[in-house]
Amino acid sequence: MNNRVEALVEKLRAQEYRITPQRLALLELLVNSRDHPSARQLYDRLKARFPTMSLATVYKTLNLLKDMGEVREIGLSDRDKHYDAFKPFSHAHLICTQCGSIIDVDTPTLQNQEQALAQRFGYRITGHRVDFFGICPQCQAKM
Amino acid sequence: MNNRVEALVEKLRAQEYRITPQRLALLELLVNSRDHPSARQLYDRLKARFPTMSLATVYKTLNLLKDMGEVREIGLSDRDKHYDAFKPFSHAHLICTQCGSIIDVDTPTLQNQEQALAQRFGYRITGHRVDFFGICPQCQAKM
DNA sequence: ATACTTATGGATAATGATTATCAATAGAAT
DNA sequence: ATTCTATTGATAATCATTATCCATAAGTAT
Repeated sequence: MNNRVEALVEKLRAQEYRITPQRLALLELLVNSRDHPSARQLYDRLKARFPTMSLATVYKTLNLLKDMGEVREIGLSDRDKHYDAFKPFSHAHLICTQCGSIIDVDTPTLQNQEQALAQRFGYRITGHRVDFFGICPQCQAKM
Repeated sequence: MNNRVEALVEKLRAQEYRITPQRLALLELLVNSRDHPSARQLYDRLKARFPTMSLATVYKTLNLLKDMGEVREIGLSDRDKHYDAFKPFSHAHLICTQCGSIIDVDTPTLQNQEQALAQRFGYRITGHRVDFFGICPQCQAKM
């Protein structure tokens, strides 16, 4: 069905990870979520189909994908972490500090910046993140 | 002594906040720390001068300064939060994902980006953050 | 299919950072 | 010095995330 899901399944298989129904469901949910859900949100949505599912399972697979570089954590305002399954991670986020909603936005790439930093500080750069903070129109209206 | 510390004290006074020895010490420490310490690190450094100081006090003042927009949280790799007392917050961070060290770096301003986003999405933009992730030379050497 | 090996799931306890609570104390202003 | 009340310090509570451990199921070979 979904190309990205298949690619993830392949990658997992290639590394001897097993494809369980729970994992597959999480992959599909992640890939099809445009709102950057948190672990708990994913868990809540999954419980409908897998009533016995454990929150720990969500975390385990999420961390697995994170280590494989297929998912990115977004540290929004506070509290819990949210996840972004898009690839490549070239887009920035516009985050409402009131309600926590997240919009994907395009920004000019900072690729050349990365190269400059690698050169100057000797770092091996693995990525970057750009977040804009503000108040969305809906929350502005409530004030 | 320090201009920035005085300015913070003034600002606190203007808002009817009290200047206690603990607060003053924390302000000075914050302003003079170039390594973006965490709440616990600040607490540890303060304990020498204030053996009875509580970790809660550090958090309370830190949150106060954050709400006043004088301190910024940096969500680095994982675990705890670190704090940046520089102003204005125009600089980006170069974060080592192995050891957690943070370097301040200059990047071209994204001011025009902010305007474009405000226009396009109706957000009232309050700020942005740019973080580069990588592995520092020291940690590379250990691998 | 069957058997075998071992990663994974589920339940739950543990961890650790941050926040809330509250009585005692100490700024600040008169 | 007195009064008012924000702040401190100690500690309990909260909450997200991680660790533990055993039963089970995925994958593979027979």
